[in-house]
Amino acid sequence: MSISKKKIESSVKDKELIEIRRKEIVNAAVDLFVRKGFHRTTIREIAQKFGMSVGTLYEYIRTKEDILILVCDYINSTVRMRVKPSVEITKDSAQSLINAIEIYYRIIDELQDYIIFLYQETKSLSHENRKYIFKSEEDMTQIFVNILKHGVEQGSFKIDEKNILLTAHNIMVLGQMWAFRRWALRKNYTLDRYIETQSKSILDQIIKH
Amino acid sequence: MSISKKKIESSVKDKELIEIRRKEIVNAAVDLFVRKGFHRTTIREIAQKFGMSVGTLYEYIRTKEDILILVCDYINSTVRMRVKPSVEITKDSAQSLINAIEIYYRIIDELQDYIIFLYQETKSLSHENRKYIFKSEEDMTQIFVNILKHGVEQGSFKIDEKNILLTAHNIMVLGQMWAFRRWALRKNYTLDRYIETQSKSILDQIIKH
DNA sequence: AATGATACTGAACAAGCGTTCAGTTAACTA
DNA sequence: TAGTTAACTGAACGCTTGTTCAGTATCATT
Repeated sequence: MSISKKKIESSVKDKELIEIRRKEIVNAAVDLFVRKGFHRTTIREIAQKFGMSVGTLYEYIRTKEDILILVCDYINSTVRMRVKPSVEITKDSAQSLINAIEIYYRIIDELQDYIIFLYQETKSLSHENRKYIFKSEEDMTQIFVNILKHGVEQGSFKIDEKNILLTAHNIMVLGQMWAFRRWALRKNYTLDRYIETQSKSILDQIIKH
Repeated sequence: MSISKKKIESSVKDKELIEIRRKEIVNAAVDLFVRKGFHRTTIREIAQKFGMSVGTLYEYIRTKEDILILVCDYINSTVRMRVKPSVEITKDSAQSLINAIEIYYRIIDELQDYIIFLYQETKSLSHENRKYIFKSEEDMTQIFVNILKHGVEQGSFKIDEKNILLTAHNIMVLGQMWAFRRWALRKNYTLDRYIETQSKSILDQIIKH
């Protein structure tokens, strides 16, 4: 589920302790990163916030970017872990899709600051680490691809095979748009209305009449 | 059109020279910012790239953030100035919309690095300056709102009055998605195909049958 | 030619940053 | 209880950065 365990080295031997401390680090860092951005947040602030010395912090990571990896990874798996178990593919494909959209969009609303953070700070990662974040996003996309495919096989949806992936991306981006365009959308729409309208127009496109 | 003239102070008297030098600054900074990000780019690099000393640079701006404002403003007006004159509202509303979408999406493709930059670095601006960027984006949205409204009045489109704005946002975000999801989309779609498919599904939603 | 204003220069400054490491504390082992 | 290892501390290091300012060059005006 998480990439961090294997990738990031630590000078501490006790594996369990590493887990505990890294959770503390991530908890402290997420807040600061989201509020102030990665570059404006200092190691000292993070250390102070989770109540340990700078030296100790460096026993569990190698560089500041390691913390960014941990945080991005944490945000991604939080979203995924909350969406995946709630989504179910039932016989009624249209209803399955409506449900999945609603679940995903509500989580985005809840974690909107985190979503925006991912959009803005992914580029601060090295090329290799960025690929992991993209990979994680592709996993999410796959959830919607599966629902769409199932609906097509079942005869409820009518989507050109080649456009299934694109439709899945559209669904996700229109959800994330609720986060990164809130400055415009909040003035005119409620979340409920937003979900309803967007689901409807997505469904309209793909439903077999 | 541009916010920079009024807002940013300079110690140089010659207004014309300010224009010239600021264009040089923007030209140098845009490249560096887009490639390395705002925080990783230094004043020294910018000065060196446009061939002047750090001291001179500071005769035309007050802080580093001023350069970011100039650059964001430049990118925004570039996009707007290239879209606006090309868009025309004809009798055939559907065709007008298709044309506008194509123009906008092609410019996004061309300036994709710039679009992504705006997504990522807007947050580095102060609250007040960020509002200007949002304002500029709302102006762009208005272009599509107008086309949609015209189509509704004319009887070609069928959109709930309350959803016109949302539809305009959808059109824009689905275009920008081509830039910020290129890691996923480029593998599977060409720009031509992308434009065609997205226009079609947008039109399908709103066209009166 | 002298004066003054304007534009330019880049070394110097001060502050902040990520990172390290010599030393302390705590816990376990023999 | 002495000794060894593991975890922790935070002052210190070295580097980078945005910004300034004392001084230079250029040029129009008298």
